[in-house]
Amino acid sequence: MTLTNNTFIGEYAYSLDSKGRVNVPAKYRQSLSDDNDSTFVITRGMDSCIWVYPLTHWKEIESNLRNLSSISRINRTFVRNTVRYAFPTQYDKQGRITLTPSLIEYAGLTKDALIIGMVNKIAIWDPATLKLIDQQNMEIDIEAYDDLAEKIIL
Amino acid sequence: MTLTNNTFIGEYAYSLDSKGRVNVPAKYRQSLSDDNDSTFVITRGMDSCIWVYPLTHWKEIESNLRNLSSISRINRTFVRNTVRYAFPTQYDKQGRITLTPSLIEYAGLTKDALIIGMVNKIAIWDPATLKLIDQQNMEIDIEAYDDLAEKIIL
DNA sequence: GGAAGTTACCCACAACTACCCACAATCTTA
DNA sequence: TAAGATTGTGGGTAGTTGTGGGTAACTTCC
Repeated sequence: MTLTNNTFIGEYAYSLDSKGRVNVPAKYRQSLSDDNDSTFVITRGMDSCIWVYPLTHWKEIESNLRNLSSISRINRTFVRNTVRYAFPTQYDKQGRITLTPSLIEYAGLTKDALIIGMVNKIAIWDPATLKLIDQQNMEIDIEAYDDLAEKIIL
Repeated sequence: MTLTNNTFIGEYAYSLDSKGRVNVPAKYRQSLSDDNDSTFVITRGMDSCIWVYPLTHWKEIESNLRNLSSISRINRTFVRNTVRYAFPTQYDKQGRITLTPSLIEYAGLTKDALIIGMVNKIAIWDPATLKLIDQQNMEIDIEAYDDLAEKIIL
């Protein structure tokens, strides 16, 4: 029994195998609701990581995209960029998903893959890349950060 | 069993053969619902690409066109331009569709063809042309783009 | 009507992918 | 603590996918 459907938290360190497969944390598999049919949609995320959506969440995005007319240039561009690198995968009997060479290169993955729950989606990072991004984020707007914290953490 | 009917996402790099045929990604063939009868309607798209509609989607466009009175000059012109370059094709046993010389020229295709899912239709690009368009789009209205992103991606 | 060109259908094959089984390490439970 | 179940990782194999080209039917033009 799962408490929260389609909710992903926590960090997991796995390895990328020679076939480009990464494990999906068992906890995530359990919290994935049945109407996802063991399927995730994988795509490029921001800051060179990979985003992994549960199918139901992706479908919401998709239905929003469906309503954008292709006559507007900005819409066309947005749809194309959003969808371009995305594709659905079912995890195999061992609970792994296969990444494409293109995504592996984008995220700079080599041997290790860090999987981080982002509540409604999952992020896959190369550990070194994430470290770098975190260092850059030291220069982030501290006040804005604290404002957020006060609102949300209580 | 298909998860998502008539939904096309992802990017695929194929080659145009000497007979003007391009492969339709296997994933797209699977997600094409049966009432399309393996048929796509191919036509000119915006920005020198080729648009490929599943038959059912094209029929919606057609029925909208049907309701436009030919008395208005603007309607006549619009109908003509929309329908002019469109024609239906079934994909062959190997899953390929044949493009006309006219469309190949319009899209500037030579050897490589980039196929990009646009959710409710498919676009075929010459890789170099798309690169150029993408560069031009760097000058797009960033704020409007980000607004879209915040609304849709979450 | 017949030649030349075009199109539709078929077969072939290399590369790749999805599916399966195996096993060691870890966690659970009695 | 011991037995059993679960989890993470590796690799083999059969089926699928992408690509090329051959042949017969059909169209077009003289």
